[in-house]
Amino acid sequence: METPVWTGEIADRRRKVEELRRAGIDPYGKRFSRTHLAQEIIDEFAAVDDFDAGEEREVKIAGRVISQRTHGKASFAHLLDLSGQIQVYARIDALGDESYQRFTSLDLGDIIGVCGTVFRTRRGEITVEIKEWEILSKALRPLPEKWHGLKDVDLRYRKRYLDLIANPETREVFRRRSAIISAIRRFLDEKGFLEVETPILSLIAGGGHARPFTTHHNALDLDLYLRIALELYHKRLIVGGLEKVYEIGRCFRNEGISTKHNPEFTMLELYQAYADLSDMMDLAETLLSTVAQEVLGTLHLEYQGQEIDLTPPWPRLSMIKAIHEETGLDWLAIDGDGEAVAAGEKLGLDLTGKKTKAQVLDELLSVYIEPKLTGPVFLTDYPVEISPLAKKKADNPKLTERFELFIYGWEMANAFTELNDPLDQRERFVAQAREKAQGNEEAMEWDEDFLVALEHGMPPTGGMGIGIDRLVMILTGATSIRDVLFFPLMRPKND
RNA sequence: GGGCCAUUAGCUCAGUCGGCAGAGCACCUGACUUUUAAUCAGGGUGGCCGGCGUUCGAUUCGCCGAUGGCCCA
Repeated sequence: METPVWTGEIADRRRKVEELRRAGIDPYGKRFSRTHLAQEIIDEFAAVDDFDAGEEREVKIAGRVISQRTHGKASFAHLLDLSGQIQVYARIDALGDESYQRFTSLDLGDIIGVCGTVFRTRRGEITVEIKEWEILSKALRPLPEKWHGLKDVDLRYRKRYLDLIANPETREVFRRRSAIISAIRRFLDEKGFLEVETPILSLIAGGGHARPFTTHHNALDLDLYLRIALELYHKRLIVGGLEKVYEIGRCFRNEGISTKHNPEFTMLELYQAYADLSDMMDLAETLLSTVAQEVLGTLHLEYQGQEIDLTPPWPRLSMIKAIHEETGLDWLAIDGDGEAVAAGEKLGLDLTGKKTKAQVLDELLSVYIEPKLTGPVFLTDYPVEISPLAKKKADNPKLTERFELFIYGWEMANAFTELNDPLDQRERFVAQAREKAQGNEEAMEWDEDFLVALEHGMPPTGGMGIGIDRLVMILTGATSIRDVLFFPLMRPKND
């Protein structure tokens, strides 16, 4: 790479950098002690009427210059900091010629530190009148337009820093994402869950149905996968006696990109010993309603014009019943892959490349059932063939003690009474291996080490996974997962 | 993977039925000591996502490609 050719405005700004240096000023200054954030000043002085009284009006603030209005011998600008923006006011008779001239030759995007006194302008805006100021960082490139902001979605994702400077809504989305995650942590910590970290690099990409990313460890000359789920390591920890664990961690799935899928995404998984599916339902209800209440202050959301009421309890819906109602099929009476495919084709499903009962069911659910689950609703009675890690129902071994929670037709959580019978688990892996042999690339990987762990005895356990990105989407109104990830994966641009 | 749409100045966008490329903001010069998308006077700093083709001439038409968006699978 080489230094770009500086033209136009960038050349102008570079000239200013040199001018500052010639004047003995470092355009990329040093630490600056602030007394306030912008919003703190506005809050603190909102009620003040008489700005003549008292000396405690002196403040120090720092931020990026995002607008500027010069009026000859007096000037206004707005500074943007973490908390928001505040106006500053400069007068030539207060600053002196040199400092004032330098102030008026600032460019939008420059970062300055200001020491001044708070007052209120004629139009009523809380403003800091500058006594002294210094440049902290000179911007060479112009900011996006101040009125329309940065709209180009491609640019917003690729240059998120500009999106964050220009668009307050973007800042709010990510602030809220952070609030959601810390509310979840607080909730689980208070309930005695231990936050754990488990390997991202693993020999076996287990615990979910997805194609993994592969990588390689040089020193061990070992092919490794990036994890697609957290489950199998967490259950080993339950075997080890940790009893209540959770992790909020990045998972990776080597699949297509859409408004709901990014190759790396964040999952919450939690496991609780001596608990079962009904405990997980309670936990899902209290966790999500607590988070919504803390972050949004309400349990009544609106997403894409649709009302969503998170007030517990949430309804339960048997998948088998729902399939029967929507299609007339008695899924439990269907025996074997051939019958399943025939039934699916009779319904007009597109089963290209799909050969097994599990794949047909998957398709059936996504076409007939899931879009109708505006929710929140717990979909239950998952057949054993698509639930290789869940315990069978005592009264019907074709079904498992499992639910998926749907909100706005999206799968938001997946939970089950964990399968702790090592012999049954071994048979499930055999069935998965058979799926894989039939060409289902998403069938689950055999994990002998996990089986050995189960053979040491795992207590009855309830477990749950929640997709954090989709939760954030619902709670922020975002329509694309890319809007809730700082740096979504983008194709490189070759220009 | 398929269809449709978009891509023009740093940003937000006009525009050319094929004939020297535009506005606002930003930036530069000047005026203005409480402005609020400040105002006023002056300055265009980019050649229209890339390649190939048609044409006297392509930013505009055609084909191929790139990136993004929406819809479908």
